[in-house]
Amino acid sequence: MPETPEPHLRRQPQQARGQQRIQKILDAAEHIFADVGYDNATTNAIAVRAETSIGSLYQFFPHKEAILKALVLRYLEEMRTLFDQHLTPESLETLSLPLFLERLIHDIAQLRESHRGFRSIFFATQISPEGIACTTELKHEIMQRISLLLTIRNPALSEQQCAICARTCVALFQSLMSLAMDLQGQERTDQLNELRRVLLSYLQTYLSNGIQERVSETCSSI
Amino acid sequence: MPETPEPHLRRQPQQARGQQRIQKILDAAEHIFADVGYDNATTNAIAVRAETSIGSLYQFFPHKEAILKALVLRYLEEMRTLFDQHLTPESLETLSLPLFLERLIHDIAQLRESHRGFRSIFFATQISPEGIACTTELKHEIMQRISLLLTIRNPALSEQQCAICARTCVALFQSLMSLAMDLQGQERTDQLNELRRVLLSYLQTYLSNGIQERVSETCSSI
Amino acid sequence: MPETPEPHLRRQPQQARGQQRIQKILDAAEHIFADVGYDNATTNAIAVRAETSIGSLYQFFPHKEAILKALVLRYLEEMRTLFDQHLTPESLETLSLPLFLERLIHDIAQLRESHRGFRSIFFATQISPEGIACTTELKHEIMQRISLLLTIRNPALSEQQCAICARTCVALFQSLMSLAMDLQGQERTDQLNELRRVLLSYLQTYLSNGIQERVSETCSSI
Amino acid sequence: MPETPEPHLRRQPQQARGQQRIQKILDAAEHIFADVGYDNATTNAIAVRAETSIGSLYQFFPHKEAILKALVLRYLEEMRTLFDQHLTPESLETLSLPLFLERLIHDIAQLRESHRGFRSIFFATQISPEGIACTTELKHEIMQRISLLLTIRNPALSEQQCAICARTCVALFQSLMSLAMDLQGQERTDQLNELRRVLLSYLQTYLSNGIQERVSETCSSI
DNA sequence: AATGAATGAGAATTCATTCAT
DNA sequence: AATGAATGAATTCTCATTCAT
Repeated sequence: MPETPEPHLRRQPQQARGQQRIQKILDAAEHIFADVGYDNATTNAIAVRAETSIGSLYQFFPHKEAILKALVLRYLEEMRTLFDQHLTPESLETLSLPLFLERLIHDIAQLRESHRGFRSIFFATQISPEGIACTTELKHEIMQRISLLLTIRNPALSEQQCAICARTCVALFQSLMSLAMDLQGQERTDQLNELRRVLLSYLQTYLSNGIQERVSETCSSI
Repeated sequence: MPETPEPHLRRQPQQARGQQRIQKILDAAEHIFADVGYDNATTNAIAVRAETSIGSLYQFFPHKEAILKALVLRYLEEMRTLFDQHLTPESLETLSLPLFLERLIHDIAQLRESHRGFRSIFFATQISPEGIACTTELKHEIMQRISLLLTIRNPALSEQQCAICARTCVALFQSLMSLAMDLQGQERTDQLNELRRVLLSYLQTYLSNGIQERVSETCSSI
Repeated sequence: MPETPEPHLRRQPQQARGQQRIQKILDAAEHIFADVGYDNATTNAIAVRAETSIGSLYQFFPHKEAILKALVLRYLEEMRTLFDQHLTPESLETLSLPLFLERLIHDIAQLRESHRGFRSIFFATQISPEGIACTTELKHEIMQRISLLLTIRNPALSEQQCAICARTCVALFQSLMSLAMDLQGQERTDQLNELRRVLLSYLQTYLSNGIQERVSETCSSI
Repeated sequence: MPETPEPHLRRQPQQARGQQRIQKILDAAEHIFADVGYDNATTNAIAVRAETSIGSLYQFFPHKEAILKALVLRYLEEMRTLFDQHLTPESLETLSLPLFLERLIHDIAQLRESHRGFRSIFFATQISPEGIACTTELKHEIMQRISLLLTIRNPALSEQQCAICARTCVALFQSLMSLAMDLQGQERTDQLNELRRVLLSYLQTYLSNGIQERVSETCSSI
């Protein structure tokens, strides 16, 4: 990824020191955005928390929104890496649906745990269209991969059916994952399990052809 | 509702004119909040859109946040009315699960349509705890009603199971309803149908005891 | 004084009811001015405390400042009455200086007590010149009366000497009276006594001609 | 004084430039407060007069009141310096009472002349309690010093007598000094002389033991 | 490159005063 | 006459961004 010069950065930092500083700024921003929301976060506060001066901050980011964009991008990159691992035709062949979901959910939960508080950032009220573009771009990527998996599992499905199902899966994933990550301990585990239950029962309405894994059983066996 | 004096209003309007003005302000605020987000909305802009002076606005609402609270309250009130109609033991006896969901989804979709853009309001970053309290209060109410319905349908379910299931249903409803309402025409209809499909397949994992309505069939018949 | 139509009143109230209302407004204003200061007092608050509507308030007083003026005038009127009783050549003939001062101080202390909190009103920052005029007018009246008394007691004094002495007496009176009235009980009594001591010792430097009342003795005898 | 970080400043200026700016702001505020009163002074007007932007003003002072406090503090500091010079036991031994008063009055008159218009600042209606605390603190300091001087001169005085006398002296000083400083030229000189006369005659009622400097003579000799 | 002081447009809120009822 | 809703100019204070050092 460092090959493509990031257009939202004012200056591509030549030195490692600059790169570190950018990361520090993004870390600071992530925390502050999470605490008070994008709109209420001040660039000065971000600079202070990043132990830099605003001057330096503005040397890297042309304006506040650019920080948000960079932050989202950094997050999406991690997400993308994760999906690159899981949403592959290979995983379909080697894994049963329940096992596949279990691993996917587990890994995403971990990512979200390490970016706790990121959730609120997506609520940033008025990110410019381009700002949001990358998010939807990733979403579309993911949805296409899911569509593909669906077609492989059940070739009878129309393209449109696949699209709707994929879109629905992503939405389910987002909301129920958020719900779970707001909980702690056993409650969270239970809720993550519920996410799997929802997805399984839902997907089986599309995939079931004769032999059907019994949803309730599988889930209770975790 | 006008019987209970609303404590977050600076002045309870004596005359009908005042009530109308309040509604106009709330309508204006709803639009503007939806357009630019709570934080970026200016009280002046709201006043202008409501065709009043800021002075008048502040005669009714002590501060910006009070407008938001009143808006949420107004919305919740409508929601509550709706749930009062649908989430009753009676509806269980007279309706099959698919039919029950169909009607519920239909009515909520209508409510959301008339409050388009309300969604973004819930993302307002810094609503004071009490502001949000009423939202969660309603949510809990709804969850308890769902729990009750579940127990009636399947007395074997533990209280905890009911609670998790109810919570999950609410989350599903929220996210998939939002997803659908962001779409238009046939796409929206399809997506609403998908919401029903998700809920049906999910709920059946809890309710199915012997005779089970076939999910896929029912849904495709709409 | 009711002969001259008061020019700062918008309307000379015909009926007793109007007069009462004006007094009620002035009473309310006196309290509120004393509490929060002239600038921070709101006309609405005054109207509320006076149990009227702002509309009515503005029927009598063209603007906020007029209330202050009327208030000052009312106070000055009472002061004038008091000085009319005390600062007369007759009192000189019938009273010794210590006794004269004792009575004067006593009566003024009483007046101030009944208008506690009035003091802060004189600190109203920016009363228009005319607003203040009546105050200084009264002051001049008083000073002239004192000058007269001085001349009578000691004809050797030049007019200029009398003027300075009178001016000084008024200032002394004001500041030490305020000092005393901020105290309570015995402390106040002591401080009022000290006011007499100051005035006596000071005046004697002008009046002493041979036989001199011993200041310290007289004072300690109170 | 720059050693102690002033807690009421938002930011302690690092550079000399900042210090200058603060002084300029305080000078501007002193003028404007004197002109229109604290309440009617606008922070914008102060910034304009100080030839800064409001932004800068608020970089140093967290709010309007802080400007007032800083101003009072600056003034009190100068006062304190002055009293440190005069109100010492040494000055008692080397100076006669009239001479002592003459010098004290002269220096204080000079200080007030350079802070003309400061007087009105003390009338600011709503300074927070702490804001006023430093004023009374200084007053108490001064009163204690005067008490000490009184005890030295006349050991027969009770502690309470000294306290009352000191309090009275301070009040006399304040009011008569103000009176004088509102005058010009010869009138001011005369009035300042009158202040000395008042204090001398008053103090002698406490100090006179046998040989007494004749008040009237001394004063007329100035 | 880094710093942080300076800028000023813009936002929330108040309150004297008017005027329709 | 009385009421109190309506008005909007004016005020305090914030914060993104620039720029001199």
